[in-house]
Amino acid sequence: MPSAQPKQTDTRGTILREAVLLFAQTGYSGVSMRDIAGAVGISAAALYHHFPDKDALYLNAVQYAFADKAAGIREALNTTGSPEARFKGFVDTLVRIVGDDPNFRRLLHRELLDGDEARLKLLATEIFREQFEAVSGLVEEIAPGCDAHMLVLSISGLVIHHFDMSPLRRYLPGAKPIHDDADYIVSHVTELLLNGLRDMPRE
Amino acid sequence: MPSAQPKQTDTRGTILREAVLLFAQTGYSGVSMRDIAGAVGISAAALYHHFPDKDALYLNAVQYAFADKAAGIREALNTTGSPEARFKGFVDTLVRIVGDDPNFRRLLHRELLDGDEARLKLLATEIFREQFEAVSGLVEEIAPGCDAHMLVLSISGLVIHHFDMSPLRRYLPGAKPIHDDADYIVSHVTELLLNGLRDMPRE
DNA sequence: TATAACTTAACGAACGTTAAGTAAGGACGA
DNA sequence: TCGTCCTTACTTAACGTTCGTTAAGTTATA
Repeated sequence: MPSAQPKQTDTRGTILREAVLLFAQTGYSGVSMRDIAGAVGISAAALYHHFPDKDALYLNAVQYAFADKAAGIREALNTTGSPEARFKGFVDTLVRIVGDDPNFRRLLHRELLDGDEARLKLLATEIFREQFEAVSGLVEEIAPGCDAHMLVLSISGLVIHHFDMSPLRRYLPGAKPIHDDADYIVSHVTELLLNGLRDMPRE
Repeated sequence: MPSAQPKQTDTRGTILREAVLLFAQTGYSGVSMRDIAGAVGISAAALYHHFPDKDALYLNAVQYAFADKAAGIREALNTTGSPEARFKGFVDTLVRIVGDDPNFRRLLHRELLDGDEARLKLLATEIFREQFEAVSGLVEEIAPGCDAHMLVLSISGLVIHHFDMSPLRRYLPGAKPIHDDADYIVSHVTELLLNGLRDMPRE
């Protein structure tokens, strides 16, 4: 029995993809098993043929959503060039990943708000650790002896926050359409990080 | 009938305070009317004597939680001294506010995730706008002609993200206890913003 | 013919909400 | 000062709905 061959209908994968969408949009307790079943096109009872309960389905959905985000970052860090160029490439990749897939960012925030310790530990050690270490090394190249741990968090915070605040931002003073543009965010963040507030370019 | 006199028992205030705690912890759909009533010590039906429905109670709780956060920031910005000193004072105040009251930060994120457009607009224009403009002015003093709108968002993102990631941070490489210290975060953020990545101090 | 992948129907519990009743306290005319 | 009346602030009990989950039966495939 060739078990590795792709199945004709990948119901389990469809369930996970639809669940990721729904959980990212309205959170664990905002989504019912019937909601997920309806999105997939099966009955709610059929979900229990693939996952033992709602908790297990949610956990699998979160891992499914986060699993394939690492490859892009690893690639961006492995290129050659000056540390500054590689740094800008990393920020660029991070902006693309966070900007192109709002569900990734939303699920991360929901996990930070509601995830229990075991889930957060798994997320940190299994999914973020490798990329975190790679960026730490790059930061140490640019600023030897600095507190790389804090700096990597600062960098990710700068990028993520601009997308987090996007629904609120438009109602705050000085908002312009270009502020939502990925390239503009990349430039702003890299300038700020490499030069600091004082050497920011004039508009 | 002296309607302005303080009531003996402030049930409505107690409801709002308990509701803020619960909504911040587990979100709108994670909290039932019976949960809130139980925390207050009254029956669930009694809640409807003070608020027409769950939605109105939630909205009132969010406004109640955000209303009194503005005074501290305004004070920090109105002091005299060099722009750099006032800037550090602002970051310090922001770190205190976000660090001392986790519910404020959690509710903000839940609103960013789940709030509808009307609520977000109200939040931006009624609660954040004044402080946002004041910080914009300060940033323009330090870096004339810069994109103050983006910079203010970057500053708040730097501060908030360090607290957001605190449950995950401890499992990432290079984590130290001091990284949770408010003073350390203030120093890190101000150094990074004023000098950029390259001039960060050695450990 | 056995197994995987479903279905419909139903369970008990919890949900938001409402109806109806009650205890406390001040206002007010006699 | 008394009795009554109205309002406020609750109570218990229940409503219809939705929830996560399970039981039992059906269909297709190998």
